[in-house]
Amino acid sequence: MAAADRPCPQRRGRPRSAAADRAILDATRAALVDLGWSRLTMSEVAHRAGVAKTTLYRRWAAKSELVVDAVAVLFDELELPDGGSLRADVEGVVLSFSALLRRPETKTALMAVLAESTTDEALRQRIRSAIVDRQKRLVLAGRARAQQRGELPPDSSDDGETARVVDLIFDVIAGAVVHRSLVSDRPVDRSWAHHFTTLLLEGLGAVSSPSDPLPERAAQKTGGSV
Amino acid sequence: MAAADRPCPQRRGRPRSAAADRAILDATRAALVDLGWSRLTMSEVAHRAGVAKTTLYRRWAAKSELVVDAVAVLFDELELPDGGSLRADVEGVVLSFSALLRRPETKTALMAVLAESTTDEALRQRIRSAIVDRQKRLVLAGRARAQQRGELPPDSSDDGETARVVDLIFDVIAGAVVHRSLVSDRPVDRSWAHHFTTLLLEGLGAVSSPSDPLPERAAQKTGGSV
DNA sequence: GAGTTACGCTACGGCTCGTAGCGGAATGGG
DNA sequence: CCCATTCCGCTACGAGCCGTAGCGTAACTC
Repeated sequence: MAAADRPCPQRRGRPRSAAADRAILDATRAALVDLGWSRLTMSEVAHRAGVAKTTLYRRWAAKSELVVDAVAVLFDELELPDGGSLRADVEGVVLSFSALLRRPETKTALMAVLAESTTDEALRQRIRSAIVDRQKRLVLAGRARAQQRGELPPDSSDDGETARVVDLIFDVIAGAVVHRSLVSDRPVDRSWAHHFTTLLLEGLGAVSSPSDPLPERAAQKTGGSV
Repeated sequence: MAAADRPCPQRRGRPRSAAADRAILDATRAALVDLGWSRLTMSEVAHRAGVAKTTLYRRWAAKSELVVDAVAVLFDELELPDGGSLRADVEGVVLSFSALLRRPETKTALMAVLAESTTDEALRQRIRSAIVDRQKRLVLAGRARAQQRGELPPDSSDDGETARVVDLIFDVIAGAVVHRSLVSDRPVDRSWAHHFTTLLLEGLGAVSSPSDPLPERAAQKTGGSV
């Protein structure tokens, strides 16, 4: 729906302005930063985008759908550069994901849209397809690399079993980072990423024992806020 | 603030009606189930509670604060019965927490209030003190029991180190359950709880290997939706 | 009884919502 | 070229909620 509700790329008559689309989505993100979710109004977005309010309603039926589309593209920035080991890959994705969540428009939009989705099944599906499910590629990539390195056993013959494991890992990583940064409201820095990765890789006993040193590092490419 | 903004339990003049307090909070939860967050209005709550709108504004300045108070009490229901092992305790808290999140008023309110809090520092603190931080008692209790049983090493001499570990475990458990049930929108059933606990206790290698049997059980008291 | 505080009720200006109707602009088909 | 079609910006509208103020009354303390 939304920007995708044009069956033919060109039917007849005047085409929709692609520039208006971009202006609207940019204005939505900017307004989200300044105002937050509850004070964000369609009128304000239209005004900032230099667009009539009616144009906005012609493309998005609700504020929540507009915001999903405005924010979804930000999540596609996530990458998983090969860190050389499973531990490095996990720490890398944790830090880059948390950097994304640190941006005001991202965290505000994500939480608000999830809240709306608890009473709106269509919106829930829209979020999953536009944002959440697409990020499982990161887990799949990291897992495949680790298996190539011999750090993890190869896939089970049962595809359902494999999918379940991927979903589990995804929920644990994404959930922990979101909870740490947005609920507990504490920084996801290099130290936290290290301890979390130790817990994920080796289990509860490893982080409980008083021997989990955080190695000193000089280079820092993911921009953690240590 | 809110219901706690009475310095003296009885100052002078007519006291605030405790019945009105209960009626308002009950009406808030009920309206939240029927309408969701965005369509929930102060007028509607006042009408359902049989209370004047002005009475409502005398006690809560904003919708978000009202909802925090209305929902906070639900989280105090969480208990941690001794399951006899660390694994049983973790699975127990995962299942009871997910049962709480399955209630419409809980999930709607929690996500909406967290969304609002991303642009409201005071609200963020209110949520932490009224809801989040109080539940760390569950981690502390489970950890102490496991240490008594010898399943985990005793506390480090460094108190800061201990607090960091407790916070980490809390974020991982709560975050994973919230993400699984509210974002991925898939059931937290007995099977998921089992695999998650395996991952938490033994690390990634344990769930990736094709040997993590789910023991059959007859009794089922937490209502997993398998 | 006097003083104080909470209550229900009504009314208000201000804002946003989502829609309708208009004239005009941009495209494709005959 | 001209027409049909579709989009655009603009204005206006009834509706609903917001948060506050003012009033008379009820409940409780000293």
